[in-house]
Amino acid sequence: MFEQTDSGIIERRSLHMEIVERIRPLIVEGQLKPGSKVQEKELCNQFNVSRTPMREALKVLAAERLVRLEVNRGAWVTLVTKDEVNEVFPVLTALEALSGELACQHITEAEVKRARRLHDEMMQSYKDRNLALYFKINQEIHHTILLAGRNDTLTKSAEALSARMQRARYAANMSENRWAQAVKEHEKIIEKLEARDGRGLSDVLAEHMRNKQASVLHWLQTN
Amino acid sequence: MFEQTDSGIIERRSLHMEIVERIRPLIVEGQLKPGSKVQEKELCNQFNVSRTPMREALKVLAAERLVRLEVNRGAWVTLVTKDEVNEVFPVLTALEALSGELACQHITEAEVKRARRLHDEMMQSYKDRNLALYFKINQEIHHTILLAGRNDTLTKSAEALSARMQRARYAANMSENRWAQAVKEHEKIIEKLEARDGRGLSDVLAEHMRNKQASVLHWLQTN
DNA sequence: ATACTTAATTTTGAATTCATAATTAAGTCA
DNA sequence: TGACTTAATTATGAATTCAAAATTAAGTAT
Repeated sequence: MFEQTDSGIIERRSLHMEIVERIRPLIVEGQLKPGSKVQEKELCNQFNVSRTPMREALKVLAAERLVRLEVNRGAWVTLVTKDEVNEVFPVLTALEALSGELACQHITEAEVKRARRLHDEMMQSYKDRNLALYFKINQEIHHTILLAGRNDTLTKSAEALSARMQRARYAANMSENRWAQAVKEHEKIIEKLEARDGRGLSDVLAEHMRNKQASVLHWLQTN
Repeated sequence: MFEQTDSGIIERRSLHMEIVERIRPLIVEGQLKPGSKVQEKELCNQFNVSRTPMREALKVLAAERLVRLEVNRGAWVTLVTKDEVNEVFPVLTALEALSGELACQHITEAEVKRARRLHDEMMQSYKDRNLALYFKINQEIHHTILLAGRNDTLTKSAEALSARMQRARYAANMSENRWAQAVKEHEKIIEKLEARDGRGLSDVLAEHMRNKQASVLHWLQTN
């Protein structure tokens, strides 16, 4: 029940936040399907908590737009719609671009090396055609760049929006062409990062996100 | 208890969201002071609700970072610190810049006219040295530009961050120089908007936000 | 069968209750 | 007086309860 935060302060965690952090991945990773009803009682039994903290958690998840609450009708996992993709991606693109700028200002040599190592691992998973692993490492790279920006508000904002988009499990259907393109973009990303070229990284990340948006949209329309 | 949303759908509102929307302005407008304890019971009496929806509301406000929850110790109105200003403003700047781009793509003639009218009213309040009114209209202008961007995610994200910064009631102490500078910036903002110059508006808004950041920081250090 | 009522069941929203932690007040001793 | 204990009070977290709404099931008529 205790945890060390970045700042070294020991903080006890409340039950509702524990629940938020256990349900969130269920939604993001698709165990709770977009559009499906969130069975309050069932989740209470599953997590062995009463309805009070569960309902508090659902309210927080609703604020994050991962679930939608309807009065007297309960909670539903939100859908990823075309309109939502076209709304969220431009914002996420702006935030990723900013993270590129900031990362180049603050990143340490050790962090660059870590990013390079992740990048190389990702390239291996590409050669192995291991899409699931590719996507996992991909996210770690983006997370590393966000962290290097030394701006917690930015990291949290970007990852909240990213979580909303991840529910579109389009990865499983990414075309061979798009995958090859994304890999090329990532080659440029790591290159600009190693050169500490803030503006360059920002531009490449923005382009990368715009292509990702198009890819997700295409996937949505064929599913 | 019923309300029309943009989409025309009638939705009943839950008690906890009613409370969120009544407490939020109390925090943003400073009736609940930064750093002060949120007296749960007192607010329950004031709003005549039980602790359950009140506590749900506080959890949502904590997700928005307007209050901070400490386990077994309750809720506090968050402080506006130097570090927080330096974190939030760069993100808000990126979002405002994006809203400038998008606004110029989507704004209608009627909306431009409304923005111009607000601008002229704001200039009058400047001449009248009516700082409170100036700030109120100022916000309406920024809100108008955000709305014109036709991106609800962007509007909500930007206004959530803006709310966090507004708690620094620095307006009351804005220097005469900064005020004059801000007015000049706003002349350019309306000019670029009327010209539908997306890139230009984006740049001016970003510059405006950077100056605002400096101004808020200066105020923080002298208070 | 299908649409329409009405009753039973389940789910939800919110108040209340209860155990525990934190805070305050009162007492004790140097 | 002032630091330290201990007891009383208050506030908090979470489970439970209860009323109302929604859903499902059952029955009725066409």
